[in-house]
Amino acid sequence: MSKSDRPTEITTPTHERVFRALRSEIMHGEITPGQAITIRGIAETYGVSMTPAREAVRRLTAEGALSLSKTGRVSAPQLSTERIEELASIRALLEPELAARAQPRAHLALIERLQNINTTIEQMIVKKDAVGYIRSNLEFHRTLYLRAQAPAMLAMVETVWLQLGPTMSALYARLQRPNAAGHHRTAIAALRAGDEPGLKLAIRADVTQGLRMLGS
Amino acid sequence: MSKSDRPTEITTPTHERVFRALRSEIMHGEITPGQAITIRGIAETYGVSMTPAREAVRRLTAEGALSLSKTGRVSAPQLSTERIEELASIRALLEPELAARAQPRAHLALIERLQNINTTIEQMIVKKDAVGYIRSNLEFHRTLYLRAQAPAMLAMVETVWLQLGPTMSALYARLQRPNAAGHHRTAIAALRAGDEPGLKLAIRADVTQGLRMLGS
DNA sequence: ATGCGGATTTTGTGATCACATTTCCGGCGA
DNA sequence: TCGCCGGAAATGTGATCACAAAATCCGCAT
Repeated sequence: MSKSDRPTEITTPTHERVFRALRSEIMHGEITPGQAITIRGIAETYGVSMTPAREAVRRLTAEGALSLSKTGRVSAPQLSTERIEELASIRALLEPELAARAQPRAHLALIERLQNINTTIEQMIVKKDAVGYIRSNLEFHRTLYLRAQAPAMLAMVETVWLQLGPTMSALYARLQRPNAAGHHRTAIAALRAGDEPGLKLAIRADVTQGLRMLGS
Repeated sequence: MSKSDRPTEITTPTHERVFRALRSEIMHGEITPGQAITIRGIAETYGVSMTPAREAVRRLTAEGALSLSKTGRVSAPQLSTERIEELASIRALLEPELAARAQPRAHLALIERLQNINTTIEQMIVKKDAVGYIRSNLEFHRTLYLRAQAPAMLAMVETVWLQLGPTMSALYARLQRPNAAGHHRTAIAALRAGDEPGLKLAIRADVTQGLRMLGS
């Protein structure tokens, strides 16, 4: 079979599958800060051998999603207050830029989709579903930023989200009423009006809001 | 031996050693864009087995320092013009902030060290030593930013440097006279004068300068 | 009860192997 | 001369094993 050769179905490697699954769990706050992770545990959970589990852990630690103790033990990171503020600063620097770049390309269908996602966010808030809230909140931001056509910048921001994942879930758990939906509405209005400064401000406010109740 | 137990000398793992060595090579432009990398080749070069070599490669790819083809082949990335501009934008966003944060903590000894490094940079320029130029240029920035006490932000910037490494060396090779030393002098002067806006501007100009001659 | 010491289990690490696929290269035919 | 084909070499992938260090657990003495 040489001529009608189909492009040889590519099977995503095992370590890639494990990596994506773990990454999603961490980013969406399904892992508690400080929670111990073992390579053999991952391997058993996903029914694979140690090798791909180890590679997934390596990639995650390279992204700062997992932290290693001096002895090589793996765990979800426990972020210090300073670290959290720093990561929030990075978000505050990058995300308004991404939003501004997305603005000229944001057509009506996108804005409607953002509104739908925002409705979901509000539902998650009343349901007090922390994981669902984080997931849909990130989906809101990602949907907007994807229009920026800036994959490297988006990847960088996602890395920050990843590092904040476990902490965010623990943080929002004690959070009575996140105002994200409000900031999102402001952002959508600015998006509609073509108001770039307003959009950047709304995104910045949304990003740094979770930081404020940190002093409690 | 229970009481006088020394803290059990920790030996840095093999995969860590290989990772650091490779990372340094890539960041400093000792790898050509598109250059093929093989796991077995790395293993042989460093006299280790495939396992730690693979883990080092995984971490590097997670940082964007290496790129994988669909078939899993590893190579140094060939960045598109858009990607380069994007990475420069990230630098332009983060590095002025790092400089501004470092400013209040920058004492005289630091400024002198920066001047020394800048002298080295000028020597590298006249010697047309691309790798040496990149290395000392990054050392200049890192020395300044270390004072910012913002490890997460610095790590993020270093990731960008890493991604730009191979391209930078190929780029500066055809570059007649980098003006980095000049921008650095301006930055040092602003640092001395406590002129934060001037410092941020100088850093931004320095960071985006390499971008301009990209249209050639 | 409580702290301590040693045995036991757990865990990360590195090496090796087998396998499937891809890539490379040399030769053959149009 | 150019293109194609087939085998050989190279490469990534996943599994398994042995080993050392660390963490845990259990019983004992105070």
